[in-house]
Amino acid sequence: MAPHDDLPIVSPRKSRAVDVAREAGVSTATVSRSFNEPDKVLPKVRERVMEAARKVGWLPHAAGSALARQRTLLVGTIIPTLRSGIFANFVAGLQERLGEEGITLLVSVSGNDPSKALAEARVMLSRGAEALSLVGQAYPEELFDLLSARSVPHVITHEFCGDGKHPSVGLDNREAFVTVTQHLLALGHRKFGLIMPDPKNNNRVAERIGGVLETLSDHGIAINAEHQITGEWSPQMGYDAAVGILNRMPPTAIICGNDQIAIGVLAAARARGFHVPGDLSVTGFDDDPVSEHIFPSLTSARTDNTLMGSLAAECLLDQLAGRQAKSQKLTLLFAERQSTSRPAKTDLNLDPQ
Amino acid sequence: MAPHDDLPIVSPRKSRAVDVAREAGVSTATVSRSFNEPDKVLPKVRERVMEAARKVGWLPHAAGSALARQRTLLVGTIIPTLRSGIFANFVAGLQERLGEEGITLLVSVSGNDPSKALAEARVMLSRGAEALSLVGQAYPEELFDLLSARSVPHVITHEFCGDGKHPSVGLDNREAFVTVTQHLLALGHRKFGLIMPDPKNNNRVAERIGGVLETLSDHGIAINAEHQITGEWSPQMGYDAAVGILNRMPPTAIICGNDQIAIGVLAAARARGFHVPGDLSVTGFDDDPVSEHIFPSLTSARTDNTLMGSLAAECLLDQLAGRQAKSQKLTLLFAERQSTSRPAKTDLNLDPQ
DNA sequence: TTGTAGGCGTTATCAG
DNA sequence: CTGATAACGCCTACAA
Repeated sequence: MAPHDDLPIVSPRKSRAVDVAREAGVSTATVSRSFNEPDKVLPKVRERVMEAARKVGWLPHAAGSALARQRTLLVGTIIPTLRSGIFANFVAGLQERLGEEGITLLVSVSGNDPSKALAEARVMLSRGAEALSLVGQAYPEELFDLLSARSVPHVITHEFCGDGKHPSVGLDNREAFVTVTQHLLALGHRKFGLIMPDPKNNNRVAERIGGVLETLSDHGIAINAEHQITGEWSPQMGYDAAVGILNRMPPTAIICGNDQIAIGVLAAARARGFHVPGDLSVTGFDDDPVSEHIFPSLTSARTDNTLMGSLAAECLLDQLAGRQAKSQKLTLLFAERQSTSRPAKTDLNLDPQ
Repeated sequence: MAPHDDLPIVSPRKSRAVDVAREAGVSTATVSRSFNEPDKVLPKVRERVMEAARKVGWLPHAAGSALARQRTLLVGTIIPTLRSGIFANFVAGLQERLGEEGITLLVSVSGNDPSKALAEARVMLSRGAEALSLVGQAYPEELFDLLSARSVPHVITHEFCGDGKHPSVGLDNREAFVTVTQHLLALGHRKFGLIMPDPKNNNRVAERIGGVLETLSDHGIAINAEHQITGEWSPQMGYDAAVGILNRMPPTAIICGNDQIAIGVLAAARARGFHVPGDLSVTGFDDDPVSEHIFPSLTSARTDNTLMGSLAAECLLDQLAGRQAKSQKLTLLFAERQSTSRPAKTDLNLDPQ
């Protein structure tokens, strides 16, 4: 007999329920019950099982469990990006609430590409996701076909859909930017610039832009084409866009799609010698935690994204439990700060240079 | 015979490989091969299988597959929070790289609580995660026992561990803050404030603080206890801390644990009539995208967190493939901006009020 | 209260 | 190249 040939040399086969059962002198049924329905097992026996499980280092294997139970306790979310506080907070809220119910969240990123989103949805369903949370509803019809064919509960977020076609949790994007626009109109502004993220494949941004333009149009105001810029957003993009806008016939107010863009705009204004808010009012969106502390502090508006996440979780949990899904329209929190004021020269738009 | 009783009323049983097989007139083995080893199936047959799969709306079920294949294609990451660009970018980089290999990432959040982290690790192993990515190494020994007992590949991130106890991908946190401190020393500062996140359960922050204090100590400088503040960070926390620090015997430079804190400090300086950098130099960390565009722009330093994510993924993939894990020390990108300069009055610290 | 045994959906092996 | 069949690990009737 070779020395040590009764010792496992490498990677001893992972233990299974049957190993625990043997160790504890019970059946696998009792092992399973000890973990899943503790009350149905004699305390003394349960103790023995737990001890045995610890000893052999056993953890129940979710794949086997999922198969037998026909339940994965998995929920998926598809978001455009994680690189934005909006979605990071949303996912955090979603995960926190689902975690309380023992559900694991699958996160995937689509980059606003509808076909990527469809592919990710397939992966999630294949992994057994029992429900899906989707940002907006701009997806191939096939995605929703997939969901309804399997009757997979889902919720649309970051957008409140009044039509009730899908359960949704979010704000009214149009209304939000109507509010921002009206704030500036009320201050007396009549000449506007608009810098927004790319509305392509992003209905939420399209709605926001629509809200601004329509509100202005109601007041007989149109935005000069050169004063209306969209693109991949960043502070730098905001800076560049603003430099262009301020170059000739500058407006007295620039509405920005988010705070990052707006901070770039503030920098551009400074560089070009425009005083904010004296010469130029600027609004952001999303109310980044820093926006209150920069100079000038930034007028912005936001919705509670963590709350949106937990409400979306609640909505999915309701559906999974066979309850009615509740759609929720989130309120807008508007913060007026230093970056907006009455325009210095109400009707004239003189180049301050 | 009741009407329609041949029509499925609700939730027709989800289709399985056998349904596809029947529809295509082949065996389940061929269905499986068509999806997993297409080359081993006659193109014509494969076509038929794919068409049948589409027709019955079949997606392979990962749980069954995992059981049979003994492979879940799941990897887990445990991070302190998603509410920080650092970790959001890291996770994005990790996910992007793993996704290329068909691996799904499980994300969970521990809030810097070691026991929560241990619990999350258990969940992930139970779900069949084949490898784990962990932030730092401040975890109960039990966690690492768990991993080594099952020989689960893992990587430590956001910290470079020279000891080689675990594969790691990250920056040298001590060195990073030595760099920042030396920048200020070189400018002529001799009196410092320090505002950092809570170092409790966070060895990375502890290292950073150590780097600052040690470097100063090497120059015979100590930080007044009242000028040294830690806590749950936010711009507001930075503001409050700075107000306290500037109140009496203010330093000429304040080193901040991150840009969010630093932006609060800039606001406090402004409120108290301190000119930055004339009266006070301020440094941040992480180099938030807005830090370059605010006023005054913020001297900061960072590492590429997306890169760290993809390198961590690479490290895990190497181990999963039986290759040697490569630890990587990331470089620090230092950006000197407007918020730091020589102190106005080199040796005197006069209250500017 | 506990044990027995069949089945969850897929894949790997081996024979044809 | 394709098919039959035995796992994979667990749970849950049902029986004892």
